[in-house]
Amino acid sequence: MDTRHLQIFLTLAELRHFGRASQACHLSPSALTRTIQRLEEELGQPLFLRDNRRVSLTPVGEQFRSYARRAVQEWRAVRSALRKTDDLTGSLSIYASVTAVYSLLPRLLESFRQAYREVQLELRTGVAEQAVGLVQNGEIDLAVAALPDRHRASLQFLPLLHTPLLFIAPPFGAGSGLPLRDGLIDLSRVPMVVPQQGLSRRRLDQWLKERRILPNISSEVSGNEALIAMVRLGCGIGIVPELVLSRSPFRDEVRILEKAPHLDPYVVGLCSSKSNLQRPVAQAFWQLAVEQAGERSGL
Amino acid sequence: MDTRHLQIFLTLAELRHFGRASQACHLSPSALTRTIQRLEEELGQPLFLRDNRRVSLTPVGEQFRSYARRAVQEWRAVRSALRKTDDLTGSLSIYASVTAVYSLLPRLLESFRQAYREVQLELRTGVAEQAVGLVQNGEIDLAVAALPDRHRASLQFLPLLHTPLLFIAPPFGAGSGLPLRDGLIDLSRVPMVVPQQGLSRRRLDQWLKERRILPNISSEVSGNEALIAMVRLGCGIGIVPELVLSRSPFRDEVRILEKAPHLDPYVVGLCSSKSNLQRPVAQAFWQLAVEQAGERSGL
DNA sequence: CTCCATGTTGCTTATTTTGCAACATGATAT
DNA sequence: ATATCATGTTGCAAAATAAGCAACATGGAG
Repeated sequence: MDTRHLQIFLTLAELRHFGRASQACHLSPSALTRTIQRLEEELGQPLFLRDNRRVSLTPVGEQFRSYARRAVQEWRAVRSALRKTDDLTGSLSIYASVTAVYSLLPRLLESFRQAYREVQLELRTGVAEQAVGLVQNGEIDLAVAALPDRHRASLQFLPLLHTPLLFIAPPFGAGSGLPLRDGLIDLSRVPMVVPQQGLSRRRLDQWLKERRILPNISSEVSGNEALIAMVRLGCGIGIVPELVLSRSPFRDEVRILEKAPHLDPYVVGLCSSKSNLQRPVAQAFWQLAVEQAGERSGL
Repeated sequence: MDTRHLQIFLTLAELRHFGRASQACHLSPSALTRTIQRLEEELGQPLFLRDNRRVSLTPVGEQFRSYARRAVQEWRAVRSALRKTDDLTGSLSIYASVTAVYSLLPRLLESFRQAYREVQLELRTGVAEQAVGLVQNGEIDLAVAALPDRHRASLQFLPLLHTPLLFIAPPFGAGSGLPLRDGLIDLSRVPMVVPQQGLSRRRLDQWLKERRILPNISSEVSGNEALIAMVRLGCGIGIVPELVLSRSPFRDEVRILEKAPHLDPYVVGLCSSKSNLQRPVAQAFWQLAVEQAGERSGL
């Protein structure tokens, strides 16, 4: 039994999804499938139930999981205890959007700090849109930000957190005095405050394009926080990730619209270049993120 | 980290000898060397000190050894706990010489029994000379007996125990009234009781041939026990493994000759065919024997 | 009923591990 | 001192193992 295989098993057990797990392990789906098959063959028992829609652990799988956790942990322990040239040393630069800094970065940084005390961490915040570029040109090692829908092959992405995109409106005129169309708010008539760019803008544009609707854009802003402020002032309705709204000081001064279009959720995740992920430090951070993602979804 | 590599490491740690360890693992010496090298590279530290005469563990190696023991043991535990088709089931037939039955088989059988309760053990005793033949034609799985000096490639041997070959003489005539030559007993003149065949006979023949001595053979017997009896009766001097003599009821009725030729020690060990060692049951027994061999030498 | 998401299988390619033979090294014997 | 032996290590080719790609199942959702 190889700890690498246990690691892979653990990732799949966390994510419960072959495709995503294989990405997280930097493997092709077929390689993952086969690794699991070998494990199952070794034990003569299935570890996962695949019902072609969801993946779940069998009872045997659960037991094996607790063994795997222990085994991997113990291996890491001796290794770091006995290793002379501790390669988990050096520095790691992380770029994060404001959203990320407040939502999932705290836990992530905390546990990384605890596990790898020697690593010099450097944290930069900024707007999500820059993240990919900075990773790509090697200015930073990892980015935690809203993920683009598509990306180059040289980059790796790991979705960590989904949060719905909410339509919000100013609080006044308590009745929902907004024009409707097909039971939903008519976006061609209601004035909107939209971000200049970013994931929520792309989501909106896509939705509008599919329905050939021309929006009534009253103003374009940069940054989710700014958008909330504008909506509060009455400039129009806007779109914001629930995660951001819930942390905003204005959260009680805007109204969440129920009869709004349903957009795909806002995805925050980890991004790095494949070349960077060769570095053990980056790998360690990545692995930690995978584990935390699993814990969260397991709740 | 792969448990197989840990297993190999443990074997070398027990035997402290690359050549023998590689045999015990059914590997070529180079493969063993490289496995250890990879381990050492992984930790960035040497695990063994090779001073071209003896092999020993470094302090780091000792620490790693305790980890390896635990890891292998835990892996075996989950595996046997979760495995549905417990392949360590079935039967194992063992052939043993009388010497073996009394010397190292008890401990070996006891721990095997304890570890693999499900396995049906079948034990046959007989003369050592038959052992190899029975293994070769597949009548039995394993033999514990005196080992031949050379053997076919299809067979595997694992030396477990060395015991010196002693020259013994009848007790009467308390003075060592035997003719000498070059300070040793002159075997061309003293009557001898020798086994018809077997390891001690081969050792004797070889010794005589090297020195071009024609022995004075008074009688040939079959079996070490018979030989002791004949010597006691005064038929001549004889050769017997210390191990056998020490358990003989006649041990105080014969005299051990000091001024005797020095023969290579009598070697008792495990023998099996390579094809048989594919079976997990046989492998388990073999591995157990390796471990016990290490413990003994470690004393 | 088609399309989509998702896991699996066939086959080729890449990586890792093994074995053989030659080599290095240091001790023992002559 | 020199030959010889025992023993571990290295170069290189072969074998085994794992990975990736593309095509294929399978079961929902639109």
